[in-house]
Amino acid sequence: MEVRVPTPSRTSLEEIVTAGRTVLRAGGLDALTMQRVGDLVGVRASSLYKHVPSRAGLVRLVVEDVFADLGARLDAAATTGDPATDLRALGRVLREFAHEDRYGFDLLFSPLSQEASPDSGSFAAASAPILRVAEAIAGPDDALPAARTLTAWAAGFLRMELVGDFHLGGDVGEAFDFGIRALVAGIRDVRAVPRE
Amino acid sequence: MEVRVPTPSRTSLEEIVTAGRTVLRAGGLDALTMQRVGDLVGVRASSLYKHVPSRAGLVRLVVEDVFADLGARLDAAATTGDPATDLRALGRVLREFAHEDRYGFDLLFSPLSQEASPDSGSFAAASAPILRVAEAIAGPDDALPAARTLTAWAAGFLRMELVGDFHLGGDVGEAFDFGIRALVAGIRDVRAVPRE
DNA sequence: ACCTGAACACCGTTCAAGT
DNA sequence: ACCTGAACACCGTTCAAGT
Repeated sequence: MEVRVPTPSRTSLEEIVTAGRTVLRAGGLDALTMQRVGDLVGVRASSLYKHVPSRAGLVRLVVEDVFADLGARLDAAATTGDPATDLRALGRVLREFAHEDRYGFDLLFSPLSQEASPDSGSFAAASAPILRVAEAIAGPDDALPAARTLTAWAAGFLRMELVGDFHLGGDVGEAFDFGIRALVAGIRDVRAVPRE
Repeated sequence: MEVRVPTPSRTSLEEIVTAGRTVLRAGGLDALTMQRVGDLVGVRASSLYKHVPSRAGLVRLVVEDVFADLGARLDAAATTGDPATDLRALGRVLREFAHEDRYGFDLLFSPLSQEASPDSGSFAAASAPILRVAEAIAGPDDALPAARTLTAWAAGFLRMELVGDFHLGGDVGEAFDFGIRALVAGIRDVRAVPRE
């Protein structure tokens, strides 16, 4: 009696995403080609389509991986209960992450095609610790805009730093610290400033 | 006597950059291909190399054009002399610009190859009005970090808005206003917050 | 059931040949 | 002096053919 033995996979989705992350880290999104990823996992580019619907679909999985990674680190960082201290810790983690994986960080705030855009829960999960600290500083009513202000500032600052927009001199680490202090003070005081 | 009549250019650098800007505006950086630009100015892609060293070189010219454009609008916006009012005007102009030309705005804070990176003066010129207002709010000593805080926040906020990171609900325009008020208050008060 | 190789449409870029 | 068309190396993606 003859037995059909289907070829077992020579790779896996997990291995492919990990390879994608490795390639992204080293050379950015442009370097994340199907051929390069195929090389890394040991199959031809065309074989990747058995595991992933398209390059955009692979990018999506990689971005979600980056979000999950950052989220876990943020979660572990804000633990003292003192809002100002926790916020500074979150800022430090964000900055470390951005320096460690600039292309990955960049991707978190990049416009992507529909197909490559991460599940909306990815962003929400990663920003939960920031929302918690923002609520502690601004109160429940202003927690959301406060968190948005903090996240926007951090994302913009680190992006500018990595792109090299800070060439007017001055200490960049000091400017980062200045920003956090200004935000803590400002978010506490918002109601004191007239609305127009 | 025979006279050599060299073929006159069928296009020009200016026309090419304008076409590049048009294509960028409509479809983003991925759509900015030599073929597409060639179509628009009426020559083959390979002929563009008589006017531009490479696609990266063309991208650079286009980015510098976007910076110049934004800088001119910012310059025209901060005119009342009242720092808080001027800052809100600058914020409004930035947000309008980002909505009007999301891909162009995005490019201002995108990591580009060396060859595609704009002249450092481009960024400095565009941010001059912000620096002026920051100095009026924070004083000369803190003008630079204050300007960086403001720019970083605006860049990050608008980027997140355009990418669609604000899906938790809430009014985005209100959050933008919240951010400006918080920053004005915070930058004025920075010295009041202990350094650690 | 997975993998390969050929094929297709599309890139950027170079260059000999046309005018 | 500028433009064209062919050519090359590289993409993403599809698919018949192999195992």
